[in-house]
Amino acid sequence: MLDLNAVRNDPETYRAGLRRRGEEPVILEKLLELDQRRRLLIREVEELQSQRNSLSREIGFAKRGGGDPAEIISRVQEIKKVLPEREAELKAVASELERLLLEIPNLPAPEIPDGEPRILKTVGDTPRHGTPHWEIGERLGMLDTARGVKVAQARFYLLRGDGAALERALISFMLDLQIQKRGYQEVIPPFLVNLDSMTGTGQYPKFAEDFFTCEKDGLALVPTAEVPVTNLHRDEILEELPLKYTAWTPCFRREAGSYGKETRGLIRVHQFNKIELVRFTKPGESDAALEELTADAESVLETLGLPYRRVVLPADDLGFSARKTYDLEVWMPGVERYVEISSCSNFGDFQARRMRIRYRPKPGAKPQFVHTLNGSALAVGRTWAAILENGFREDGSVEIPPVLRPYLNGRVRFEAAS
RNA sequence: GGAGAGGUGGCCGAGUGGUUGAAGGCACCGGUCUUGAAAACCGGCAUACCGAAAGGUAUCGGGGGUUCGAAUCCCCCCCUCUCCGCCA
Repeated sequence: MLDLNAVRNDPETYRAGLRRRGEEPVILEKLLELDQRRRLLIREVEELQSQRNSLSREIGFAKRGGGDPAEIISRVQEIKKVLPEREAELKAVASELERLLLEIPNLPAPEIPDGEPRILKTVGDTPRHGTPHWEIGERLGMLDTARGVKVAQARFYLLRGDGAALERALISFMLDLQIQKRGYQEVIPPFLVNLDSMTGTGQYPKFAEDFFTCEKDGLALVPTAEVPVTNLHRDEILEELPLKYTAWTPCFRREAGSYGKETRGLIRVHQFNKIELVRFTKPGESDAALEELTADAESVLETLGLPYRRVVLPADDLGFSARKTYDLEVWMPGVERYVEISSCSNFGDFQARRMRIRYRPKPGAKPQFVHTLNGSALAVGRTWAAILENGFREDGSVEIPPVLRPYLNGRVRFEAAS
């Protein structure tokens, strides 16, 4: 959520920012117009309320003094003819303003590019030819797409035997790395959240089509651990900063509008596992925290020995709540391209404002909004796929990255059962 | 699912229709005292909005209603706790 005061004081900066994002800045004109109407109405309403309150007080005094308040009461009645109308009007304008404010995206950070994503670094070899992970997975008995579809729907899949073991090994490995080497605290949050939480991180109301809901319970399946973990501290004044959390959760996404795209394999599915990193920092510290957090995510790719690159997203490619985002893309020889495997973002105070997460700069000082950040470390399904494609050998087996072997009973490769 | 209790400020906790934004305590901030600290004592201490300011308005889980006036009365919803039932 943008700071309405800041928009009012410096609309040009916000217009320019929205334009960089490819948004129509007209929405700001509407916002400012509503804001002005609202403030006018507030003055009217409060003036009437003030009159009503003082007259009511007089009635109290008159009654206690044994006087007859009938005349004053009739004056209050006059006010009560107009007040409710104005109040209703104010309420309508205020809620329209609130709705609008919740649907305006964050401003991009000044230093990020316009146009194309900029590649910041590339690590590892990128062989041109390979076999798609779904073929390897099916052949080795690790992946069963057909039965996933039978049990649920298209874009669901089933892992079996070594496939399930690899998934579980990846989850443990990734968590252990962040907990032991990078100082994160693990949490296991609820996988269903309420709409206040979805609103807090920015998925709701604008992107309600993108996640699954349990209508009659008022709950939604988490599309990312970002939602429950960032909302941990909704409506709180934090005593200690920075905070660093990591969490494994399944992620559920409707992928509405992606019909026909990437229908094979695990790249785009309705349910996948992910390890998430979430940070809360003081305002001045979030830029450095994003660099650190992205390096934390990269450390997973590096220790697994997977080829990848880091790109910084251009302004018109940013997610709704983000002000700056680095994507990590893993090389997948089977599909012969880089595939996004992590997205690390700084949200500034955009989410904190929605969630009212604050801290006190000094004891007794006025609370300020914190900054929030998060990133995947990593998307487990896509990592699973990358390991199969990058570890695939001539003899049909898949070599297991050395760091994962302790999580797989010391095994060195996956082979077809004889 | 059944029965009951309850949701008040950063926290605990008074308050059942009229200067109550809300007693008291804790925490916190400033001061006195002290070599320093603690203790004690004195003072301060909610948030948001409107306003140049003076000041005003709103907020006692959320929404609606009664009333000249609601933290207090009525209705609906949400949440928490206790007991019973069921259950991994």
